[in-house]
Amino acid sequence: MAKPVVSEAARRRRRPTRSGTVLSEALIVETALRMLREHGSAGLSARRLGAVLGADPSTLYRYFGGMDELTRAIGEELTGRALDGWRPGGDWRSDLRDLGLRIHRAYLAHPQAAVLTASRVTGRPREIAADEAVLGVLRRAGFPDGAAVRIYHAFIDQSLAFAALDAGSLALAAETREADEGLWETTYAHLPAEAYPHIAATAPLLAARMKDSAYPVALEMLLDSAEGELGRAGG
Amino acid sequence: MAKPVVSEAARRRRRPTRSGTVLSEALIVETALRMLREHGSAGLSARRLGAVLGADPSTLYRYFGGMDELTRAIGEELTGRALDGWRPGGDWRSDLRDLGLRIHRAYLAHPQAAVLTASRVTGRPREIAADEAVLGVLRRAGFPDGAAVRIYHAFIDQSLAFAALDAGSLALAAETREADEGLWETTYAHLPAEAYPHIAATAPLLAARMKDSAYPVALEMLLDSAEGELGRAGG
DNA sequence: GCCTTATGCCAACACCATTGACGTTATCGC
DNA sequence: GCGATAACGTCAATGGTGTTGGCATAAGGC
Repeated sequence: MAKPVVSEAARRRRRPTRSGTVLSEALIVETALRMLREHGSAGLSARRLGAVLGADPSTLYRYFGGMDELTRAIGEELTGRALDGWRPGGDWRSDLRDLGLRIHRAYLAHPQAAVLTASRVTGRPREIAADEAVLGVLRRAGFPDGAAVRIYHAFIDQSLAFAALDAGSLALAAETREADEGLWETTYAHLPAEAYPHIAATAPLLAARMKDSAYPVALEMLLDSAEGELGRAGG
Repeated sequence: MAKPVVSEAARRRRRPTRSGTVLSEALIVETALRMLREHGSAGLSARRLGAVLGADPSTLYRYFGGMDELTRAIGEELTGRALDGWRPGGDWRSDLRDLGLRIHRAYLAHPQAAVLTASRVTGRPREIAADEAVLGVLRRAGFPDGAAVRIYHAFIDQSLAFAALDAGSLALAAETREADEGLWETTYAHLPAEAYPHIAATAPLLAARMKDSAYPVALEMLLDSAEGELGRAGG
C-alpha cells in the first residue's frame, strides 16, 4: 500500500519538496482554493495541484486519501469561514437573516469550490454549531419545538440549496466568460409574444431581476411566513 | 473538423450501428439516463455510453458537441418530464404548489442525472415553457408585474435549488449505501446537552424530520408570503 | 443507378486519478 | 553525537477519460 495518510497532528518529519516548499494540509487546501478561483472548477487536478506546489502528484496522497477527501476538506474550510464572527443580537428575524446571508456569502466567495462541496452534508463540528445557533434563535423567539424544528430545516436547507445553485451559475459564468445572464436579453426577449405572452410582457423586468440571486427574496418570504405563524399562535 | 453536428430535424440518413441499433438524440439521452440511474453519476462516460449503445464513442460527437452538451440535453429532458400533463386549474396557489412539487419529483426520480444538470440554466424550449407557465399563473392571480417577476424568480430558483440539493444527498446515499439519514440518530442525538442545549432538546423531532426533504415546507412558506402580499395589495 | 455526404468506425493524443516500489533524510532514543 | 526507523518526496506504470482527424460506406435525392 502507498497510503497510510499520517494524521496532520502526528506529522513531524517535514521534508521540503524538490522545489523547496514545505507541504501541509493547510497549504494544500489553501492552494487548491486559489487554483479553483483562478482556473475554474475543471482546473483542479492532482497533477496541476502538484505542479503548482512544486511536488509530485502522488505526494498529495500522503495527505489525503484521494481527490474526494481533499474536496471534503475544502468544504470544511468554507463552512468554517461562514460562521466566523457571527453573534446573535436581540431580534430573531434579523438574526436569521444575517445568518442566512452569511452562509450564502461565504460560499459565493469561492464559487468554484462551493459547487464541488455544497451538496455534501458533513456533520462536522462547525456545521453542528450553525444548526445549534439557528435552533436557538427560533426557540428563544417563542416558536414551539415542533415549529422551530420545521422552520429550522426549511431555513438551513434553503440557504445551502441557494448557495449551491448560485455558486454554480457564478462559477459557470466566470469560466466560460459567456454571459448566461445575457440569456435573458437575447433568447427570452425575442420570443414570439403570441406563444409566450407572459414572458414577452415582462421581459424588461425579467432581464433586470434574473441577473441577481433570488435568495434574499426567498429568504425574506420564508421569514414572512414564520412571523405570520408566530403572530397567530403565541403573541 | 469532425463535428458539424447535424441537427436532429435535418437528420435523414440513419445508418444502423455495427450492432444493429439505430441512433438518435432521444435514444442517446434515454440510454444515458438509464446508465446514470444504474451505475451512478460517475458511471456515465463517452466510452461506456458508446459501449452500451453498441457504437464507437466518437459517434456520439455526431449528435452532441461534447459531454457538456449531452448533459444539458439530459437536463432539458428532465424539465420536460416535469411539465408533462400539467394543466393550470383555477386556484393559483394549488397550481404553483403542483408545479413546484412536479419539478422536484421529476428531478428526484433521476438523482444522479439531476445532480449533474440541476444547476445549469439551459434556455431550451421546455424550460422556457415552464417559465411561461409560472409567470402566467402569477399574473392571472392578480399580482402586478413587478411582484409576479419577483415571486416567479424566487419560486423557480427555490424549486431547482432544492431539487439539486435533495438529489445530491439521494444520489450520495444510493451510491455509498451508507445512510446519511442515520446521522441524526447517531451523531446529533449524542451531543452533550450543555454545549448544544437546543439540539439536545429537540433531538427526536429532528431525527423524525431531517429524513425528509424540506422542500414542501419551504414551498408552502413561500406561498404563504405571496398570499399575504396579494391580500394586502389587491384584495 | 449515380453522386453526394451523412454518419459510423478506427487510431491516436493528451489528460486524468491512483498505486507500488524506491531512496533519502529528518527526527527520536540512546 | 550516533544509529535506526519510518515519514515522505519521487519515479514509473496502469487503466481510465474526453476529444479529434481521417477513412470507408451506405443511405437517400435526383
